[in-house]
Amino acid sequence: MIFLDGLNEAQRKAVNHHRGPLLVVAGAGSGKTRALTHRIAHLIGHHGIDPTNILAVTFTNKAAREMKERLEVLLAQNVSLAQFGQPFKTLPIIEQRQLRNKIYQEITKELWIGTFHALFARLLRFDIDKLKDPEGLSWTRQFSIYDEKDSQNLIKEIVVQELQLDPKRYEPKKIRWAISNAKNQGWMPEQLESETGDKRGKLISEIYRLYRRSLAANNALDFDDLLLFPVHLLLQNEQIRGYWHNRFKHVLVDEYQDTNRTQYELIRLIVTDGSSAKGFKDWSDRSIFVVGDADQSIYSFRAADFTILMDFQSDFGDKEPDNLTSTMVKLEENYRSTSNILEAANALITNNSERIDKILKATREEGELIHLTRCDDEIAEAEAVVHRLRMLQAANHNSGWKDMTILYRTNAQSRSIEESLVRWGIPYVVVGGLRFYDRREIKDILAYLKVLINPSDTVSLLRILNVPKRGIGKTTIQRLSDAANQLGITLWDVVSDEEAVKSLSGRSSKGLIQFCELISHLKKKLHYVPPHELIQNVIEQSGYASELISEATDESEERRRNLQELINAAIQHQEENDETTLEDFLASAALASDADDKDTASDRVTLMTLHSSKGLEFPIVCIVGMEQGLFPSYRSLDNPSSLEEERRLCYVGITRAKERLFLFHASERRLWGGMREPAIPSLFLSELPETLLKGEIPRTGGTSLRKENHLSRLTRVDREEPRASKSSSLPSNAVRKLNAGPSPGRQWNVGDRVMHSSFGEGEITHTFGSGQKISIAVKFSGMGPKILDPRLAPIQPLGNT
DNA sequence: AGGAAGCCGTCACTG
DNA sequence: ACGGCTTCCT
Repeated sequence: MIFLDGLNEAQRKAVNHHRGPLLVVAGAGSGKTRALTHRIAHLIGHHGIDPTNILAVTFTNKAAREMKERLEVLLAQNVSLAQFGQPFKTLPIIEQRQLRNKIYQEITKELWIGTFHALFARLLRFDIDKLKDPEGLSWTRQFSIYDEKDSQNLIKEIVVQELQLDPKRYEPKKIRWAISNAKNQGWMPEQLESETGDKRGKLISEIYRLYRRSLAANNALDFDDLLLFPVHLLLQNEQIRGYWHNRFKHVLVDEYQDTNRTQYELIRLIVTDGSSAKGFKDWSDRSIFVVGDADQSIYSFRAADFTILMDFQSDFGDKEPDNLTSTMVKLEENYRSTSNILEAANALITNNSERIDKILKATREEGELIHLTRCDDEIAEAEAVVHRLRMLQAANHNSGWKDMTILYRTNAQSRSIEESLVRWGIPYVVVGGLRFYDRREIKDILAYLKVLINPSDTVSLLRILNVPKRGIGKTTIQRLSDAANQLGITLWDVVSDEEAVKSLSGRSSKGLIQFCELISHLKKKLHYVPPHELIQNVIEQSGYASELISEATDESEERRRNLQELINAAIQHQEENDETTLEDFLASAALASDADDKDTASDRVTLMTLHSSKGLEFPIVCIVGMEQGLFPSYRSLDNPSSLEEERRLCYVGITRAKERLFLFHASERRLWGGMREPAIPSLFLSELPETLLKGEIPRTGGTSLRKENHLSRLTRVDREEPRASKSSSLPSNAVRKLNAGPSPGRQWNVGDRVMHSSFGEGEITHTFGSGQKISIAVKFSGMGPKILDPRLAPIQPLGNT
């Protein structure tokens, strides 16, 4: 059976799993994607499961695409061997193509593989009109999906227009964030109100209530609704729930450690048909198969909860010890990284307390040591990274730019690095900046399409009413909106009524009537013209194209190219999903992430956040900004569980590396345009075994402070070639031992005075944590309190006053 | 009605 | 230092 070929024992056990619950604890680089893909192929090819009975949840759209791709290859290989008795690759090209197409038509096309958001947006397209809302709100199947910006605009309108509050005091962004949190907990406005007692909380609940009404009036959903609405629908409608329960008999979830309660509910409702997970026993024709690694849970900020993973067995299993039930498989062999890299990652993560015990075993050679570089500031750091990459590229012809990645904690850090890359003419790509679908011209054209499908979508209508210019100004729009509000009808109802338009706006009525003609003309084409052609029509007939042409600037040229790219995207979407609709295309545009459409083929260095790097691997990985307050983030310094999440993030970063790992930190950094701030090496650096490190290892503690600063200035940026590694400037272990680690017997108490090498004298105002891992807050004169790790900070006790 | 100029906040991670 | 937004001017 080819689906089991080349797998290790644990992987084989996972792939062979047929019915019932199974948790696959899969460490970094242990072949979990392989296990998932092979299992789906095995279900279909071996157990004869109908592809329509499978639901597979991936973490990104890109992962979904790749999984389908791999599945096609696997299944084609299987058919090829069975029918023709030879490997797929040896078939004539034409037969290869025919076979691939057959597999697509009969199998992969039928599979529901995608992110939670994409899959459940699709489910809602079937049944959203049957949703019973407690307030009697309703939506139709033509609903729009609002991105974060659209949602914030809606909230801003509520704050300013309806409540007449100051949007600076009540920032739409923060309110949206609070509402999003509530939705992720599964709370409606009433529940949010009862959870938060204070005045502001009450107001936010009220805005939440108005925001929901506003979304309904626009026939629109935000990202959170895409998960929350299906939960309500499945809870309240037995018939619909029964349908999806019977349809999806085999459910697979990747990155299970990063699911939140709402997502868990969706899975539970489908798998158990509404009964409790513990109470569900009939596994005769179904399975739930989840894959994850608690050590890689890095999304608590959007309510991900890895205890869902930790509880999986007691939840879906029967609480027997595992060797009796076989509801867990551990993949512990790492095929990705050298053993040095792996050992460092293992050492780091043992500092966390909340874990499933798991040791990642190396299968590869020792490899190079991990290289540490200390730099003066963020500019020197950028130069040092770029220098390092240039050396690697020059020294090793096997390393192209595409083998290298630079990872950082925050997006803002990319700027200085980009400047250096540009200066040295190194090709690079930034993942996670401005999404393609967030560009102004793209959003404009998509807004036209949304209005065509969903005339209630006032946010989109307002966006395009005067784009391109039609002489419809602010006052006209205000008048029309007021009329719509007073009459309780949509803006479109007013705009499309010629009489109303004429009476309300003498001067701009011409432009408005022209606009309505355009829309009704395009609407006629909606159902018999393919999406890409309709997009083309919108671009041309709206006058958007001619406006860009007459502008004739570099910028307008760029916009035209982007619009062409949009047409291409629609064509591609059609090719990949036949029988697709414009609604489908718009949904995929709304749910696309920046990482999804980056081409990985071209030879460029990749820049991204540590979060975005999840699931990827690179031969050469550089992590920059390894400093207290930056990574780990300052928000985590006084919160043990956040600090553990930061550590997991670091673990994720380290385990992306296959061959070489380079860590950088600066001794001074300019933070958000303000003044330069001295920076202290990251706690995580001190948690890596020194035997695995080379380069300038930050020595910590108070005693040899002056000497250290002197030394670091002399050896600031390492300009050695990689091959000169044997002569690295590793300080003697004796010295490091003396200075690093907990100072035995040293107590830090509130009220103690300390001397800091850069900040001068200060007083401890708070202590956090206990035992060896403590942080202290120190008030120095002339600045706010500083949170420091006494093991790392260059401080000396002065005794208390 | 529409453009230009200055102003202000912003920097956590994301589908 | 950046871009989006307000405000002012025509």
